Amino acid sequence: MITSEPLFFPAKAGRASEDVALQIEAAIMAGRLAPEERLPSEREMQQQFGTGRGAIREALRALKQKGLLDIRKGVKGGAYACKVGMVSIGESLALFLKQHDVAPSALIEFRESVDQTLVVLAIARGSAEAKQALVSMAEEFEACLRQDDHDVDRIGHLDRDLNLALAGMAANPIFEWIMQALQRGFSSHDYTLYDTPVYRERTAANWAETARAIAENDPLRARSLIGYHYAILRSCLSERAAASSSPRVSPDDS
Amino acid sequence: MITSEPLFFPAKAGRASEDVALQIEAAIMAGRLAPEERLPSEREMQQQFGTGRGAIREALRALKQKGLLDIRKGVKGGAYACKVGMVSIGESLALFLKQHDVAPSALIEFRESVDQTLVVLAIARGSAEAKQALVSMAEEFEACLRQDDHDVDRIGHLDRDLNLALAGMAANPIFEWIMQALQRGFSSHDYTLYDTPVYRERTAANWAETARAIAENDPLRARSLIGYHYAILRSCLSERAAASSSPRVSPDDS
DNA sequence: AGAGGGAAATGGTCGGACCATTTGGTCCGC
DNA sequence: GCGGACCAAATGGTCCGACCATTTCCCTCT
Repeated sequence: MITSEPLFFPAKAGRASEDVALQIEAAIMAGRLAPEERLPSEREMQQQFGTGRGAIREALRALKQKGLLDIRKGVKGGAYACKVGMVSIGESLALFLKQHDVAPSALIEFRESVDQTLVVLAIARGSAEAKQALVSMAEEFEACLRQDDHDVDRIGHLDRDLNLALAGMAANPIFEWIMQALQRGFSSHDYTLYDTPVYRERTAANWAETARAIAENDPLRARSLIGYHYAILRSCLSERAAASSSPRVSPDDS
Repeated sequence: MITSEPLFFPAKAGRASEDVALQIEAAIMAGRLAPEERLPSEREMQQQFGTGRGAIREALRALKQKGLLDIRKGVKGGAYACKVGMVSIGESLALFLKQHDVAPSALIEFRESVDQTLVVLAIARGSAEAKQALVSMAEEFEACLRQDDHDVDRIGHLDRDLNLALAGMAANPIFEWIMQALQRGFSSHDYTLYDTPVYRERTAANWAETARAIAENDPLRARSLIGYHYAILRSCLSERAAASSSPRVSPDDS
């Protein structure tokens, strides 16, 4: 049997490209197309679907944007089915946050709520090695924040890794995903806050202590420290808001 | 001045369509294209970008999938910029959940965490009218669950509205969004659970009491009731899991 | 004045052609 | 015999021109 099933029906319903996209998506979701499996070439599908090549290409473009396909050029190229990663959701969230310009306080509120849960889950389910690794990362973060050389990129990266490591310890993909998504929507606002010396100092110490509390399986203390972390963040934020509403020294008056 | 700025540059960089998509997206995100504002027609953009119409169409298709555009036919049709709604994120999440078949317990865990925060925020920030409306909805839900006529659609709809109303009272768009997204990824698993009589009865009573606790500004009691809600859900779930692992009566053996 | 129809604008589709990239093999020279 | 350079095929990426379907608006006819 060369082809047990036609796999695709020659379908047209006004919006041919949408119909094609739906059929391919259905095939992927139903498992008829395994991840990393290659779809027929555009010119083959053009005949299978009984439609023009443009419609096929538009369908593929939509599915690629959706994160369901990976498209490569050249011979051995083509459309490959793939599992949708957390990146696509993160992008959607980032767009949403930017367009609706959600107040930073709303993000902080949500993140605090998540972190409060995350920390107890991490204590309950994280391995001893993971907890120790978290402590190491937090100490590295602390060292990085304390040195005068403000490597903003590295700080942001470490902060991100720290949060993701914590989320990973919870052993719940939803939390991991939401953290990934929030990092993408958050970074644009946030990392300039590390410029404030007092915030930098306190945050460094707080992260390290939080990690230690987790390693020592002290959930209440860890939660308390998380609360303090966000208290710092909030005060720093309101300070900045006050500063920008009555600016004595403009940052750039050319 | 007919066109103060060209708005789009004739750009080609190997992947012309991606370049086009990036430029349009940038224009939207920068506010150069207000929501509900109409983009030039495909044939006009074809000239502005100095590219073929196919590339334009593929770019538009991708942006539409991303939720940034709304495309209509006919004269006065064309591509209209629009704010990305919570639906697109919800779709991404639903895909993710389906493909990675996340355990229902993970979803329950996350939702419980969110609800615990939601309930105190709703008490703190919800208006008296909103709280009363929540009580009314919960009582309607209760009545609906108690009558023998199992209108599954209506039950699902009421459950969804109840959760969304609660999320809306928190006055934090992030919570509202996450609830919307979860509803989409959740419904497929969940609503069959209302078939179990004992779960239906307890849930009805619990929701009503939770709403009353919120209306009476009793956060601790409300949290406690939320916890009970998920305790019920968990026991019901484990019961079903046990039943399906040793099925005495198969649901459909044709 | 009202209703109907047709013109125009626009997205949706098709077919063919050509270009760019990647792969793999093949051929030539050493 | 081996290695590197070159070429052919497969495939996505793009362009062009044409036509169809849908929607809106206006014009004409009654």
